[in-house]
Amino acid sequence: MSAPLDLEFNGDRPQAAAPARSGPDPEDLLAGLNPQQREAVTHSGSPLLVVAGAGSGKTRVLTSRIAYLLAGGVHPGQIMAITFTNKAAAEMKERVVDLVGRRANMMWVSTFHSMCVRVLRREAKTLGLSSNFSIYDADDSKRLIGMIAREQELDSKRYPPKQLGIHISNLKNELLTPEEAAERAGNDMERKVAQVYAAYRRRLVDSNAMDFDDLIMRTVELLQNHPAVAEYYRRRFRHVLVDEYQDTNHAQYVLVRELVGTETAESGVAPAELCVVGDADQSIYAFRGATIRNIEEFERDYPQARSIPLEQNYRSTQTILSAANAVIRQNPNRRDKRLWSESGEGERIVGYVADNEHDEAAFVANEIDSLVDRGEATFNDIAVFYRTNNQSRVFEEVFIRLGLPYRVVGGVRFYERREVRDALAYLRVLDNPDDTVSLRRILNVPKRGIGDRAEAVVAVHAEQERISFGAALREAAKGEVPALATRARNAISGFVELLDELHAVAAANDVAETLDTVLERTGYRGELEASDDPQDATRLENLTELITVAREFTEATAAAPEPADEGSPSDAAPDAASADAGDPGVEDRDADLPADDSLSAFLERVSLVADADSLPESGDGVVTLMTLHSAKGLEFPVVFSGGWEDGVFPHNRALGDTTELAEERRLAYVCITRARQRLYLSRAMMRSAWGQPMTNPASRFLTELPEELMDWRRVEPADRAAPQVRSTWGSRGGGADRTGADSAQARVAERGMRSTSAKGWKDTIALKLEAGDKVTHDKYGLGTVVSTEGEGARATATIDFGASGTVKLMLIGSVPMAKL
DNA sequence: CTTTCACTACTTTTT
DNA sequence: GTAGTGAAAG
Repeated sequence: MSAPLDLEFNGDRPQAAAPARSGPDPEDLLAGLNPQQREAVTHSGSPLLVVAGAGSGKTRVLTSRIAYLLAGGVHPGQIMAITFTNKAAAEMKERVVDLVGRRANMMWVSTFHSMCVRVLRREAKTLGLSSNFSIYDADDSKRLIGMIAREQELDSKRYPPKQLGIHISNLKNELLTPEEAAERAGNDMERKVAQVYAAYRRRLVDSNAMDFDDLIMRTVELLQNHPAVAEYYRRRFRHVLVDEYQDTNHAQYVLVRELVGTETAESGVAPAELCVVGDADQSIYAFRGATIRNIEEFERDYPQARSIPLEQNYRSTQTILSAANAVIRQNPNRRDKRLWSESGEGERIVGYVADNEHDEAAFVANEIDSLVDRGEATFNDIAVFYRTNNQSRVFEEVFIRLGLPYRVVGGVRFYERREVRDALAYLRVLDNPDDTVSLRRILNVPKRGIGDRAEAVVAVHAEQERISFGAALREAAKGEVPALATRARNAISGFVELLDELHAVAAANDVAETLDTVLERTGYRGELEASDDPQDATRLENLTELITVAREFTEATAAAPEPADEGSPSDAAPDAASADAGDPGVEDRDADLPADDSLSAFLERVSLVADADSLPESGDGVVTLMTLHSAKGLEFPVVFSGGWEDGVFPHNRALGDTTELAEERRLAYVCITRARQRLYLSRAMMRSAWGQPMTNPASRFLTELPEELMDWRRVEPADRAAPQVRSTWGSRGGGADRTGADSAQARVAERGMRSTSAKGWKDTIALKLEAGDKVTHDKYGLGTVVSTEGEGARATATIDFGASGTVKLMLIGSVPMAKL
């Protein structure tokens, strides 16, 4: 198989029948579908929930369903399909085009966010907004919140901008206004959050900007407060499809509901047909506000709803599926679902217990090497997953040493790099002079003698005069701000002149040309070129890359000029199911671009495309390294996953919280179900964390795997598995059966978890230590506790073992150590 | 205003 | 181990 990275390609593989290319015959579209898939494709008349287990061919169902609708006479302009990633959207569109031809381009297939931007730009007038608003990502948003927090003189230790940002984001995801947040605030933090939120929202409007959460929330407000607009969209979109429904948050849930409309809608527009696809077991973004409730209670939300489970898996061996089922079964309150496969038992799952993370990586690397040597896999077929990005380093080290080709997905992404953001900030200021965050970002980058002091003076002036920061800056340049030192004033004058000059350049040139001039005239490029820091060379490359991106964008836009959109509901008659039904041969290319302004369009594109390039194209001949989160939606013939240790995976922060633990377990489920033929799970007994060595017990998820599915290549050495336990958390038996011992320990841990509040930890599991205590450890000998950190499941102690060094140890589970 | 040095604080992150 | 911040010195 040459395409391990194709998104959810599953359903196609065993059923090789090529889809009909022309004149889609509904029957052809159903060929090769199993009965459940077929039903999901053809169902009509009520809302539909497709519960799509991993690898069950959900993308195929979605695309076939769209094609089936089109074959049945639905106009493409009446279809809206929503995904979470641009990649998924692009793929869905491409596959529908394959099935029904180019008229599929008239559908709206986009992410939640692009879809909202498209609506908001079109309806900007209605909202009293300018349609070239900037889109703030998490970083911009954090900066703005930071500015506000500083102005409000909040202690940045007690109220870190990041924390405030998370809270505000959560409020927006719940569609709560600052006023509502203030009413509900029950503690100090919440009151401060509400206060900052209010200012933040004002400042976003002043900056003519929206953050990601606003895009959704504002669209919801638009639809709720402007019935004519809502009716327009409801008339237009008669079919709404939502992918990855388990990842929707409350705001997105309401958005979908508003788009679809209800029976009781006064306008008399019948609700659109809704089809959502998701798998509660693959919800791994609850920490971003996603709520499984939306999928779990779909039938309650839509009483007429039909629910169709897809349980046949076309991806993995039965062994892999049994393992996945066994793990996910441990989650409470879940609707049982059993994946099954016709592709046979396959290989057992290989388990490996390494002494430390280096040994673990070496095992993985050697195994990859021999698999490829034996011709059982190509590098392309292989992926290595880990819980957190920093785990990639040790794998990279070994891979480099052994000369294995690899590619790391994720980490610091292209559009998050400082130099890229700086460059884009210049463009944003040129596009939207009110964009305060971008303006203040580049104010003194590269250094031009406008320091914090001067910036603060200008900010205060802006506040006093109730003008934008940009306007205040111009007044400062003209000497109208007396508090400003002459030096600073001159520096600001120079900067304003520079901006004016660049503005003229932007007006007369394309984006790539403008960008190039910006880098030249600001001295940004010169500074990097003059530097001897090797990092700066990389930065230059990234900027060159950004110019290339801009050039390609311009060319693509020029090649496919924007046809005028069909206008906004404000000026078009709302009798519009047929509004764009004319000329079915014309492509609806306005997809994500405002027609007029290529700079705005470019900025929108880069704001909403996370990084489409981060996933390597297949055929590179490289092993792919990524986090478990990035792995969702992908599949590989061979999967390695390391760090299966309590404290690493499940992550430390999740150990004490059943909700978070359930999410970690879903992550384990996602991990296992990525593998098609072979799966390797490993753990290390000792691992350096934050520069300090740390011992970790086996992941409880490992112990949930049925023994008969496992092929343990190496287990915990006997001398360490049979400790003389003399402490309060109970004995561990003889340790003859090592994995058995592990599961005993996991069970103890689990039990302790549930009794946290009732009984506390004291004598059940954790070793209770405090600084100054003397301990004896089976391996390190005598030691003195230097400090302790965390509570309950998170409890660790830093212990000085003298000659054996200082070690940080977890106190939960089977610590081969006792207090003296 | 800029540089430097020490201090801290660390998940995951589709848009 | 490192990146990002904050205070003090240049």
